[in-house]
Amino acid sequence: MSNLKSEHIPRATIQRLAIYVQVLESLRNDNVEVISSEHLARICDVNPSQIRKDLAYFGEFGVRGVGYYVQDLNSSIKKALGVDRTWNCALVGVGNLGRAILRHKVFKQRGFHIAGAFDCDPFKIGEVVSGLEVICSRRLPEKVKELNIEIGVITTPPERAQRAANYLVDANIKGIITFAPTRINVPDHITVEYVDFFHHFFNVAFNITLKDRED
Amino acid sequence: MSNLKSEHIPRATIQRLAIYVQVLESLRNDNVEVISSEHLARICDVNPSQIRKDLAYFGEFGVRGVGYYVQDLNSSIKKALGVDRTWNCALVGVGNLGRAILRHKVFKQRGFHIAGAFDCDPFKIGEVVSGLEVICSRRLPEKVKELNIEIGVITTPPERAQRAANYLVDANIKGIITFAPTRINVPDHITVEYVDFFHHFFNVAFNITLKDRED
DNA sequence: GCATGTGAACAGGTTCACAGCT
DNA sequence: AGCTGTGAACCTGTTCACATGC
Repeated sequence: MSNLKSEHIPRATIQRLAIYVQVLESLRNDNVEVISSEHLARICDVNPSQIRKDLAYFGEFGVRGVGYYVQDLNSSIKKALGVDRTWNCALVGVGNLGRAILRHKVFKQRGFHIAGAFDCDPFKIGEVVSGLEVICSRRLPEKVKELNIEIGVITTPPERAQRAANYLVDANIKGIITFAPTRINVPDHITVEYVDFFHHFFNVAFNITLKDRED
Repeated sequence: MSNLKSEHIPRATIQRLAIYVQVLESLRNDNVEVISSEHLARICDVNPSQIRKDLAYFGEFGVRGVGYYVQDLNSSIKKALGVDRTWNCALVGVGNLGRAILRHKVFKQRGFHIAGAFDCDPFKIGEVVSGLEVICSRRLPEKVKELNIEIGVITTPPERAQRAANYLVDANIKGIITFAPTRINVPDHITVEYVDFFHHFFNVAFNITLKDRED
């Protein structure tokens, strides 16, 4: 019952759609009602046909001769991506980064609700962070079921990432987002996303170096 | 005096090189001395020729019939990317995320040293976070010069990101990495990298949705 | 012999140009 | 008239296959 027009959607498209949503929501707050692909493209710094192509994967959302209704387009994209609802997440690893994510309201705003915080450090278990009690990672299976969690977020140090992943797999999680700088092994049916901000740092360093080397 | 073999290097290549460095460093810790492109490829989950092509942009680092010397390759890549030295960074916006980054030792380990923390909130100015005193953002120009800072890291809320960017531009920064979910405007000669972990969340949500819709 | 380095073939994503609607 | 939707052209990045060199 998929309403996709095409089979495979480029990951770059998903990334851009996330940006469009970001921009559309801020446009909506500014009470902009209609926008053309050309205008939206300028804001997002992409090619207008790129936007139209990206949207074409999912359907026809615009009005010819007019443009796109901001509100409509926004909810259509979110619906197409499956982010028109709340996703419950389990965060594993209550360190600095974990705490920052737990406190970051934007996650909830965008539909990703951290419903449980887990750690295997006995000193952390029981502590309350941002209204959530830290629970022993071993209890993931029971809690995932109870709290209706579908996504796992790994924020452990690299050496404990695989163990965290194992707990999540055992708990029957459907997808994992890991911030730990290591590759992890999980069964094929589980989607894994690696968040790696270092390549952004590398890229900036490289670009600066390139420019400096030009002399 | 560039030692690049080719003019433009795909951003995807840079991203993978960052992964290779990550993996090579962990291999080195495990005392692995030599590795073939095939083996490295399996770990990084890419195609072996991909690795060889990525490296070919910068030179010849391998030994035919043998493979790559882990230690050598690691330092060669870092040198090629310009991350074989320390980069001083200014962090603007001492909120939850900013604090997490300030405390995250990995940044320093990888050569990105946060040398100054800035905020415009008078309640935060003067506070000491992870050994750094929070300084008024207005003082960026003087501090950037004094501390020899080349990279700016924006961790403000979205509505203050542009202002932070302006301060950084005025301070003559060379590159910016922003974690705020908004587009910012800066002069062309300044490299900007947008860190956006939401698309990872979107992607996981989308993949799960796809799988669920298959029924 | 064996794994790298690389030109040639391929695949996939992006842009163009215009047909199709409103 | 104007902007979307889309097939075709283009271009960039990936994979293949083999020549090259240790």
